[in-house]
Amino acid sequence: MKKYGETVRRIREQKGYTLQQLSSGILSVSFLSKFERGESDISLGHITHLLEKLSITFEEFFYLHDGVGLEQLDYFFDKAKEAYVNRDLKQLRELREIALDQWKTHGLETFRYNLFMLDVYESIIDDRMIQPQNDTLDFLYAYLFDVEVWGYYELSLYNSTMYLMPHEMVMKLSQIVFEKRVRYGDFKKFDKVVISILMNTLTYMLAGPNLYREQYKVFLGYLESLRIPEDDLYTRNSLLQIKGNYEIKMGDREKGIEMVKKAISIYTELGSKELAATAENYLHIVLGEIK
Amino acid sequence: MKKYGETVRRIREQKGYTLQQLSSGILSVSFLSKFERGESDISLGHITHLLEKLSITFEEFFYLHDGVGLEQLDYFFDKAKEAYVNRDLKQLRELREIALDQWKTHGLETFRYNLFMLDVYESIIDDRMIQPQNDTLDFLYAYLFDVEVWGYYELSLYNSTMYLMPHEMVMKLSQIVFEKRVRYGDFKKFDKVVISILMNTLTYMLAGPNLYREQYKVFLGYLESLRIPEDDLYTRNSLLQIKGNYEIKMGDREKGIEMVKKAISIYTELGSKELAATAENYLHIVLGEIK
DNA sequence: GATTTTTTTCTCATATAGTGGAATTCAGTC
DNA sequence: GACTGAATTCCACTATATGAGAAAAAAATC
Repeated sequence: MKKYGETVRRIREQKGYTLQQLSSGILSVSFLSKFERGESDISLGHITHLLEKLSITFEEFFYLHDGVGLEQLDYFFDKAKEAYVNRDLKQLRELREIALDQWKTHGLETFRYNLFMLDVYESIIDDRMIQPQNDTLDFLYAYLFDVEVWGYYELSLYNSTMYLMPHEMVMKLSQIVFEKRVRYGDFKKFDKVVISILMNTLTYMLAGPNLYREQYKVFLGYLESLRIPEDDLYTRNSLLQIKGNYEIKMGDREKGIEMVKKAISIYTELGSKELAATAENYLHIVLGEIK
Repeated sequence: MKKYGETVRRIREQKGYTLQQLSSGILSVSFLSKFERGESDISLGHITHLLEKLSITFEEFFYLHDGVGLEQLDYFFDKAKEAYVNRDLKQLRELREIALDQWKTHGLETFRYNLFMLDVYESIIDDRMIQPQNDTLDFLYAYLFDVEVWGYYELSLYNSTMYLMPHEMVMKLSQIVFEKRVRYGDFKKFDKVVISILMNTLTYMLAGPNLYREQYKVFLGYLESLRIPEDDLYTRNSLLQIKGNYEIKMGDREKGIEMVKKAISIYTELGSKELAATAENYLHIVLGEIK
């Protein structure tokens, strides 16, 4: 593995700074030189100050270091989702290998959940509707119910496994997510996942029996209380679509169809063909079901 | 300033790990304890492994640490833009104090550019169309032309100062940005800024004399070659708007108006009133100019 | 191309990051 | 409230991160 110091050197040289300039006020020239040559590690406090001075974020730093653009976590979830969307069993199994390996070496439950998520995807693709070992699911429930603070990991994990859980469980957990959401004030990434979870919850509930009507309204209220940014047109349009489908289910067929068609037409007009097709497809399912 | 170790402890406890579990395979229990109590700093290599094991990104870690959601850099640019949009001179000057301070203590050009950006904003708000000290602008040009690798900082800096530069300069620099863009393969944040820069370039060129017609087509081509994601409806709609305004300028009035109106109606239908109003407003300007 | 000046590396000293194991505290059990 | 086992902290020790200044290398000046 390449040393972090070498990356710092590259950046420093690109910015045209001398060792003296960069180190001043933070640490000694001699040590910075040593670190850059890969002959020493560096303390967290010091590297923080260096990057600050270089006007570079940690995220960018790691990217420049090893070319992995997304941070480890996003990377894992994105890869998994990508493999799932592409029905790429081979890649899924590769990821599974990695996760299994991590679980074995570290022995922490976290990695077990990753494993579980991959199993879920795999079983869906394979169309053998195996509820993968039920005890794993139970572990997952236990974990999510116990978690005091829903970090980005837990949110992502839940977001990608909720489709495997029964309705009541999803409603309870989504409820918890919404309530604990407050803590992540101005961290946009968090808001995005939370919104995504609520949207998925609504979609999921649409697919279920009608008795969730009340719950549906509650979650819709939650979502609208979150004030979706003006420029997040995608979420706004998805919401329009969901609301339309809901109206259809509730009996107001014409109004619902109109709303969904409107959402589809927006996708079409902006050239997002895939999304338009998916929405169209879903509309047919809903219409077929209700007939 | 609170110590990083304390934050690690919080996270570890929330996840229900013992010192033994977390430290195993990375470092000794006793040292982890010492670090968590704030009695020692930790090396970059070790904290990286710890966070990995905790399934937490650096970004999230710093957020949990000091509650600043965005990384330092985004935070600065966001705050500045926010102050600018809100015409908040007071906040701008506070930021200016900070930037000035950083410049004085570190003496690096970087901070001078931050300062410059704030000056630009301030002068626009004040409506005294002072080109703030011309030599600063020259410094900025020199810097941007020399930069070998356009990092996130340079991209953001350029994106927020280009409106103060003459047309030819903007075209040259945007050209450079596009050409050097390749290096940031799968780093979404980068793609976003690059797209934003190209969009702003187009908008800027619209406002200029007609002789940039050829250049306009070139940049439009660039933008379309970037394959804007299907779900980035906002960019797609903005592009529709720009294209419409371009048609108007080029003489095809009806077609242009239709396109812009379409874009506006999408904003309206999705409840993005502010954006609709801005687009409407801009349309009037373009129509007024051409008459 | 010799001299001066700036920048980087090297050597060695010191502070502090990090270890192993004993001592202590903590949580549960009787 | 003593006993047991696990989790954490303390303490003596080692390894390594970091500093001061000299030496070497590179760049700039004449």
